Amino acid sequence: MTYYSQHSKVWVSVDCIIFGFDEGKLKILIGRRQMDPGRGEWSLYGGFVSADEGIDEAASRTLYELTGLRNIFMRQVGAFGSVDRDPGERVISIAYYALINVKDYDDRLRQEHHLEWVDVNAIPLLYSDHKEMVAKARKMMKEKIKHEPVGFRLLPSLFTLTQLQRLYEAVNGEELDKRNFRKRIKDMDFIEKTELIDKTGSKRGAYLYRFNSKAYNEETNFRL
Amino acid sequence: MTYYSQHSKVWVSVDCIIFGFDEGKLKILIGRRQMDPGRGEWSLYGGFVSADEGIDEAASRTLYELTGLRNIFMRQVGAFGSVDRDPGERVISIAYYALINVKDYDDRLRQEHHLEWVDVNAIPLLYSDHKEMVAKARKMMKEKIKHEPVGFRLLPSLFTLTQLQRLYEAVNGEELDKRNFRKRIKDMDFIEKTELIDKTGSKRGAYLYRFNSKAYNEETNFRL
DNA sequence: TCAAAAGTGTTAGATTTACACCCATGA
DNA sequence: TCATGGGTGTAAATCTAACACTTTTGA
Repeated sequence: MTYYSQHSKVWVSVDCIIFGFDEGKLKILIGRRQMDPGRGEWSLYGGFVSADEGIDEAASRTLYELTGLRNIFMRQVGAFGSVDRDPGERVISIAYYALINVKDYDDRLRQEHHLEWVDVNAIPLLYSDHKEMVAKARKMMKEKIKHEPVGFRLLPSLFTLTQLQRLYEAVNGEELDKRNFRKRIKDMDFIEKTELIDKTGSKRGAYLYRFNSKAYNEETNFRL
Repeated sequence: MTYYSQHSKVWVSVDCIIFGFDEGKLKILIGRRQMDPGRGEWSLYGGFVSADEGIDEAASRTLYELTGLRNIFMRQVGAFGSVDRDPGERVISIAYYALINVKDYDDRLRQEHHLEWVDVNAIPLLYSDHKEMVAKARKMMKEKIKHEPVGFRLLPSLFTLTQLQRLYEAVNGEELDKRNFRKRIKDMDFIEKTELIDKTGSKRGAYLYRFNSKAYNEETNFRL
């Protein structure tokens, strides 16, 4: 009998809080559970961690199944492991949040998985402890965006400053002053103005900006 | 065959990063592993999560085994789950950091568990991915202390401002200006000056302060 | 008497916040 | 022509950071 075998094993799953930004609102992807227990309840999308994959890999795989996208920005939210959190069996779940650009996401895949984009301010009752997971993910994401430019991951590769501002407002839950916001952005050399103009949002048209990751890395490397 | 049983189970453990503050240095409790695999390597103290306990409970229990103390301040650092992180078997581990006052800790218990207080700036090679765990715990703790008064948990219930400053310096890894530090502390109504004087640190003696958790809760409730 | 730690305010600079008007365009 | 969103600068207030000397006392 080994040192390990005197202890019991448990199921471990991953659950994904997938953030998207659409119609000026921060949204997450949730769906009605297709299986028991909890069939029909609103739930995050998740999956079990298998024996031969790391937990980050399990989360990536799950996100890939769902979106067809690789290399999605993703961070661990934490492990959730109350004894009775899952109504069926003892399952410990590790939550991850991910940021995707809604437009990159094939809507057919969304439908196949029976998922909906739901405004984070109008989330229905969720299965198990998923509400807590979402709350913690939002908090972490809010903290993250304060210190690192992750917002662009929720936007198309070209975006207007107004879109960016709406995104920050949605994440922070408060309105920002336009002039102060644009001043702050101007100080970030990794947000580049292009000569392109978007006319979908206004008659006059607004300059499109892009995130320059090279400039970002250089800037941050200097800080080290 | 249930929905669960098509998936495989894994062992789940908890590992504790126990911070203490002594001799003006931030330290953690680590010991030589007493079992295989990895016997003799420096390691965090941990234990397996059993079937009938939540992960937070498992961490509390582990901390209690080790210290004889209940209600230790503790936060989850995150789940670590690379496939091959444990050289023996597949084990997913959830790391927790804890803050204790070294003086509350019975040194006999420390010795029984073969543990040592080691300066966080002089940590030897550690077993498995424990180094990463410690790094993340330090980062989180540093962030925490910036926003919440957790520092007093590493100190005796009465402490001098110099002790408190040394603690902040040890956590942040940089020296602080004495006058600016004391100004900041003065603004915190929940750090109360007593009339007691500590003469162990200097000839002149320094006022002892205490943390008033009631004042802290009131203050933070107002902010909500 | 002197070494060692305790205690105490002020000022310059940097950062943050508040605030209002003109521009370009398509309908 | 006018309604709509795009774009721009300044000043006050707040916060942060730098800085030096006096006090007390035990050895």
